[in-house]
Amino acid sequence: MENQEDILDDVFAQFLKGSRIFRNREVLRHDYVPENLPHRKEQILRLGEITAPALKGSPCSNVLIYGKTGTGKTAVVKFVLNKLAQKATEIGSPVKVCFVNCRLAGTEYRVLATLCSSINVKVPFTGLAVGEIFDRFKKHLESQGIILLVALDEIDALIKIRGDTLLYELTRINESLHESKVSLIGISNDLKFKEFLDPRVLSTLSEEEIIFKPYNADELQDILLERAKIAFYDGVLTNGAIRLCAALAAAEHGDARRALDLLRVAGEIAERRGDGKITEFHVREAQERIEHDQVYESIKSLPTHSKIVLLSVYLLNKFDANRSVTGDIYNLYSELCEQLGISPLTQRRVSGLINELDVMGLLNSRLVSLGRYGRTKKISLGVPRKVIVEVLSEDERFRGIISYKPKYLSSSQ
DNA sequence: CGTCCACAGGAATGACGGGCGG
DNA sequence: CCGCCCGTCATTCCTGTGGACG
Repeated sequence: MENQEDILDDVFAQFLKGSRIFRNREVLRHDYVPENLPHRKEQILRLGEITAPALKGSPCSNVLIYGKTGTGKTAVVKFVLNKLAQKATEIGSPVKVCFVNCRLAGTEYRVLATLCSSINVKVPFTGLAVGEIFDRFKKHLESQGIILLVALDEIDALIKIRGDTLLYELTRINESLHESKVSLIGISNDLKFKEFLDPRVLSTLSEEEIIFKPYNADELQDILLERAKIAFYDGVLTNGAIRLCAALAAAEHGDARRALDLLRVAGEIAERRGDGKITEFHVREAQERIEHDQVYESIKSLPTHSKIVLLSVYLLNKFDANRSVTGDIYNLYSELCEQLGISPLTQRRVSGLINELDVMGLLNSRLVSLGRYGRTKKISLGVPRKVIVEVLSEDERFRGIISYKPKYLSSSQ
């Protein structure tokens, strides 16, 4: 016990002493909006032109913004809206802006509640019908006579879960407003999400469209350099490290978030090791750790039966890799279920689970035909074995069974 | 050249649990 | 607060299929 406290004391002491690596770790978080957004000038200008009419009190076009994660959509929108709001107060223009993350809000109700609070309308956390909230929102909006710019971030998440009714109402709201106007800025990670939308909603919402392309390695490097100046003390970050971060993230959809994560974790690793500089070595370690953590988390959050399926594949690969096909996996899976005192699912369902694990990348499956001997799937692990052992041995139900020797393998053939 | 293996994977239906409207 | 409805997970039943074997 004292031992643990000692360790904790060390951690605190280390922390209080201050870092020799980080000057300001905050700027590497991906929700940080920097003063300067490299390689997004075009998009900033475009959005600026679209929203500028609001300053003169006229409504502006609705905009739909697309792009994969980590392409700077959220940062650009926040940046432009901030500037716009600033300018509006400066010249006394009746513009208000509101930024909502639809996925975090989760429900239509909470999105509307956020909109209400942005125009200083108090609504209860819960208890009112969605329609009621909407009416209040409309009433107060009308009485204030303003131009409201609403940014709906991760709008695809809301549509997929809740449907497009809220969006439909919002796109039509201007028809019943005279003194005020609402303009929408939709932000989506998913390029295909248009298909989920009612065509009427789509045409109203996408009067303008802005597309954000992934960053290439050079652009990522500029972004990293910009932040690194603030984040790290001078001379801490080597050129090689920054170049590697950019290259690795560029290979992965040009995701700036990934690049920033790599840089931050690399810094943390260097710090913990007591190294004075961040090098390629630390970046590679960081890459490994981020990947490991992602795999670890995805396995850990798996439902029990999927874990058992995964364990079956693991064991089968260990003992007899060329029998790692659906039928054998199902037999072993059933055997493990019996050992665990759990009733097994049907083969149909397990086949579905295998597919789910396949798309998650935890398994690799390949359809093979053995002619006279049927058609099946060859299945192998998509992740290091040690991660599976690591996760499953934390669950005491599985602890005794990880090194289980399958009965039926030794009995048949 | 047809057969038939060992599954794949679609469709319909049922069990369950949680949220929402009245 | 209760009943209803909806989404998710699972089962049942089913049709489809590439190719070695006889």
